[in-house]
Amino acid sequence: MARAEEIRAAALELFTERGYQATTMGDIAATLGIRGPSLYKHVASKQDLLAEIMTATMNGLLAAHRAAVGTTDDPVVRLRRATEAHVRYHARHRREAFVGNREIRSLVEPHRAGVLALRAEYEACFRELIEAGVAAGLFRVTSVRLASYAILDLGMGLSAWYREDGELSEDEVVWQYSEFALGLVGARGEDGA
Amino acid sequence: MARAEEIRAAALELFTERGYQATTMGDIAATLGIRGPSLYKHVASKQDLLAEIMTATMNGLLAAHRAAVGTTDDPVVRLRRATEAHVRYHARHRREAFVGNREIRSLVEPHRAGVLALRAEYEACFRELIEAGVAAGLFRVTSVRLASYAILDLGMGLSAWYREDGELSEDEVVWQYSEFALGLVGARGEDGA
DNA sequence: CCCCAAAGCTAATGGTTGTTAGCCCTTGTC
DNA sequence: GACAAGGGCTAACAACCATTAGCTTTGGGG
Repeated sequence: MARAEEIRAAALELFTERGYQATTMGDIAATLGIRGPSLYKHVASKQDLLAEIMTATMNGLLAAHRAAVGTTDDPVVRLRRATEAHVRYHARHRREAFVGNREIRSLVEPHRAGVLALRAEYEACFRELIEAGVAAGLFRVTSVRLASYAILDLGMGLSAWYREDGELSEDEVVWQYSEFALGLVGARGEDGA
Repeated sequence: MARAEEIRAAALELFTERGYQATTMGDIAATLGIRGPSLYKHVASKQDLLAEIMTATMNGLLAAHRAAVGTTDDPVVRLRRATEAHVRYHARHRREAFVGNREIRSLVEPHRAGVLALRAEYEACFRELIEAGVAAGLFRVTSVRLASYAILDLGMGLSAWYREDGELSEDEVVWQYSEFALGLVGARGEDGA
């Protein structure tokens, strides 16, 4: 079933470039040198294609987050690791992340509710991370919500402009954005990790 | 010609909520209690509606920027003022900014090229602001480009989640984000303005 | 009172699109 | 060498949509 995977890849590329609504099944098929109706031998529908991309992306992001924060209890290190994972995921899966952020509106129920729930969970993780740091007296923020939005938005923006062959390497961006994040929350105990 | 303005307002609301492609002329008309074809007595086309919204928005943003940086030569104050203007504009015109950022793909030539040019100009302004601060030894950044993207992305993110009746006031967000921006570029001479 | 223009309506047009139906060729297997 | 299935194709369908054509209503100015 390699073909189904090729179709998903082609769809992802076109959804990223033109958007879901502006991409036709014929466009996706043409990328593989076949005709639109042939796609239905491999995938259920256009909507299904989007749903698979989006839920897989959100699950991947959450998994990366959990792996990142799972190894320590130090709030400063946890936020750094979480931001690194966040940024790295958005750089390494920029198309998925881009589509995942922009096409929630195009997702039809019940998939939309599911993806929104995953996203809310992810946002809550960051808020708790920051709250823990504030409670420990290690962070100084005016609004936990604002700081978490800011960090999360950096990743979303990244997925819009980042290119693998750009002038900035993945590691550079990851490092720099983690510094930004710690600066945003006024972290004191600079860890150096 | 109040009707044309009502139509633009209705279109803006729906473009924000559903996206350009997912909004039909019938939807826009229904908001005003009339039928789709009647819109053509007041506006040229759906595409024209989008083009007007987007160019007006970009021009407004640039104007706000120029007004903000025009009163001083101090790089620190200039960046603070520019960020304040950037954030305030995105908060106060969140729908326009949101559509302006997300629907560039839906804009057809030659309008698209025009809006992209304005946007590139706007981004260049921020880069120059930061470069000036670095040259003056007041900012310390690893990458000017990265820092400017980060600041700009904060505004875009803002336009996605900000609500006038939310828990954060416009002034709070403006102040906090300006602090973030100065932190991002490692500003030394905290001005206090 | 009449006229005309503004602004609405319905009907129709032309195009696009997701999806289904049904057909055919290839290929690997018994 | 038949056969079944995988995977492609064309044709057709049923919506939907932006836009145009052409008709009707309405209200203000002469």
